[in-house]
Amino acid sequence: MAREAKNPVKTTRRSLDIVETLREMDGARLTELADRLDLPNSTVHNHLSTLMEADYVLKDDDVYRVSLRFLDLGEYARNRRKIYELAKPEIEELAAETGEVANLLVEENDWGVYLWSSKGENAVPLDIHPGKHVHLHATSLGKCILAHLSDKRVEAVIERRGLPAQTDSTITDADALADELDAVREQGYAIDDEERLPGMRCIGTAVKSESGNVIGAISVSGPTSAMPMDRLTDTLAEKLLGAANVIELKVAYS
Amino acid sequence: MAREAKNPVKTTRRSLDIVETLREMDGARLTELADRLDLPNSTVHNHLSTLMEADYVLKDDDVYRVSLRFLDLGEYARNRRKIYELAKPEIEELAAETGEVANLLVEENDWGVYLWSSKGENAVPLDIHPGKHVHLHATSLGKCILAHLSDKRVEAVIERRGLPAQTDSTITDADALADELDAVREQGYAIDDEERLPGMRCIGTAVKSESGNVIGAISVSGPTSAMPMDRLTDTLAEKLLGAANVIELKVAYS
DNA sequence: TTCAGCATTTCGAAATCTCGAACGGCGACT
DNA sequence: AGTCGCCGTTCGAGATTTCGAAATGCTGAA
Repeated sequence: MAREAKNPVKTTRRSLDIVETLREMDGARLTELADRLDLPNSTVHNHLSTLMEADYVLKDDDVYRVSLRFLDLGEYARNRRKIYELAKPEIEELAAETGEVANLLVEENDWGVYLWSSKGENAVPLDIHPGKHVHLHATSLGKCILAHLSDKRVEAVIERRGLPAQTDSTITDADALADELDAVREQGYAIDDEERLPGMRCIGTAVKSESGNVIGAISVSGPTSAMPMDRLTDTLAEKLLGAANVIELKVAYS
Repeated sequence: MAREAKNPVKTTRRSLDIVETLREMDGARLTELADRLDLPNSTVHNHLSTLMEADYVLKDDDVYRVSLRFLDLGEYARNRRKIYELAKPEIEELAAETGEVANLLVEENDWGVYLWSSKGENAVPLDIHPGKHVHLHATSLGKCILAHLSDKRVEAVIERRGLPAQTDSTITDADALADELDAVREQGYAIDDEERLPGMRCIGTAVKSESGNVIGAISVSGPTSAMPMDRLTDTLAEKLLGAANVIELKVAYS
């Protein structure tokens, strides 16, 4: 299942590497970039000119940057997900009511991808932003999604993306994960107790389509200090399940 | 200035073509796509496998699609613009107060790119969405931006992107455009009277940084019937200039 | 004016992509 | 069941392209 390209187009991969490195470096000059990638600057230059011509990269003075062309395609990909527009108001409400950060995540290519995130009044700064990719096993959201996929799919996800530790508490064992998923199915929600980020707790629940497939998951996250276990399993779980239910109805009847 | 790549990396361009076509077709099977591009399916297949491996494309059943990886890069590019987060609340307020559609646009690579758009109560469906690229000469927003660029830059934009007609009313002559830009500078706002879309009117104004450079433009758009000229030059112009002023202050002091 | 640093261009060798053809899986129709 | 046809995938030889060292050109500093 580890979908590897048999006849890979290496040039394309190199171009993509250049774009990704540009992003990591938050913009860079030609030589910096070529040094970092350990490529001759002529090669990098050729790729960059091509990417510029196609509008995927731009040049501020002598600094190359990732362009907004990606936003065009990215927004298109986001809006193809019916759940996005329908869940947004509920996420906003969750954030407002709880004061914390509320999120919407979907699965794609065996990754978890945030589609939306909203900050409540007491929200602490987090590294979550739309488009962010995360491992499914290390968040409450991801665990909710895994809990509603077939065993085969879960295996495939583990195979392709692994179970890397993000913190000391991350579940890194396939059997332990299977047990956790059982618990999630029973409870109806998942908790992430500092499994992705130290000091952060999170409660999530799955959102299913009419036909019973998971189409995403929603959550509320906050600092451990503001999220005692009884608050999670009490008020937050209830609010969350209610919101998920509203979203499911909207998805079914629209 | 017509930046053309001297040693273009054609393979990369082909990959990008494939992604863009995939988007145009809203997902496609291998053969459909290969037919449309007039390429052997093995070539298309190689590109698609590579793009899939890198996560920029995904496969639903047998249908290839643009993936959310683009959202990650796109949101990054959007958030690099300071004006984005700062202007968003003002755009929301404009939309709420006017009931129409309010927008934020920036210039990039000689295109106008929408960063945000908000629908008010009476808003009609439009083709505007974040990431959308438009010609600068055919919108009120674009004209505001051009009005605050140097003559040289304006020439460069015309040279690179042309002045194609979008409707019967589009300004397609460089001299006429120069006159219009003079008027915009004098008035402090620009009007688009069905110049981009038939039946749509729009009023926009520039947002400038402390140092006096344009960093974007904001606007309100609606159907011609709901946007009589006196409403535009009266209430809407005033609201718009006020909002631009607030944004400029935020940008300067944060 | 010279120099240094960097971006850009050149050009031949070498690696890569392209493309036609063959393979194999799947479902429809007989 | 069997056959046919469609489509996605694999393969390999040939053609094109990319790569990369070095030369050139540009810009700003000394």
